[in-house]
Amino acid sequence: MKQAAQLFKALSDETRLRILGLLLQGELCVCDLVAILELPQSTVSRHLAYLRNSGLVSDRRREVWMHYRLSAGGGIQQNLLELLGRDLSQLAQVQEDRRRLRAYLSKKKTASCC
Amino acid sequence: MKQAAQLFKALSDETRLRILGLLLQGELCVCDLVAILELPQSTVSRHLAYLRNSGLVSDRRREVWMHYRLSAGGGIQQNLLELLGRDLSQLAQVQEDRRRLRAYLSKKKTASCC
DNA sequence: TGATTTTATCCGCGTATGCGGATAGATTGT
DNA sequence: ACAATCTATCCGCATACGCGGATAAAATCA
Repeated sequence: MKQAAQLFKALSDETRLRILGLLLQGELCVCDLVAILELPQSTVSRHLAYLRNSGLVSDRRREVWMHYRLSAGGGIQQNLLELLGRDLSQLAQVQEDRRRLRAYLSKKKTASCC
Repeated sequence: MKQAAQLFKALSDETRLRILGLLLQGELCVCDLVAILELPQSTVSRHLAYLRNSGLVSDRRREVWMHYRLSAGGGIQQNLLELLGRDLSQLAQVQEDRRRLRAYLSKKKTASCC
């Protein structure tokens, strides 16, 4: 019960929904997210920690870079992620973020980042 | 976007999830919920106001009693209610609340309440 | 009108959360 | 060891909520 409420709370912030909208497209590292969202690094990192603590995402280190991805769960969590996959795409902000993601990824071939 | 985040925030509280778990069984009035949840009337009323403002429930007056029910919406909201209908039933607290609801309704034939 | 019942709002208090600059921690390369 | 880079955490401040008793508002009935 408390678990379910906590999951919803993790989804109750616009920045975290934007992050999930991007992670639904695939794994990303913190510096990717900072570049695409154009938010301070401390803000992005804090929200990622919140999502990690709620169990929605997991991280793994590749050298200096921390990569975050959606973590498969069971029950409500899985159903919520499927719901987000269906409904988030229709939000203007998510569409814009994903445009920026594509532009960022195509430039990244020559970048120094992860 | 802000709308979606607000919807999730409305679902991020245990008491509100319990209320929705009961309203999924059908319309109820405030005094019903107070009796079943065994919470102070001000607490129940406040959470109902929160759910009403978020658009998840609607109310109608029948004489002195305010009756609350789930309000059909579109898009994310509808999908969320369907998700709750599927997943909430498995939570122990919701099962317990519904037992109390059934017991309460059978006694209510002789009650003075709505 | 006055009393009763039901519901909504007000109140002060405590906790949780968000923000973003500053700082600390971790890792890699020289 | 030192410097550079990436990330996490700390900090003070502001806002949003939750709580539940007390009080106000709305409706009904005598």
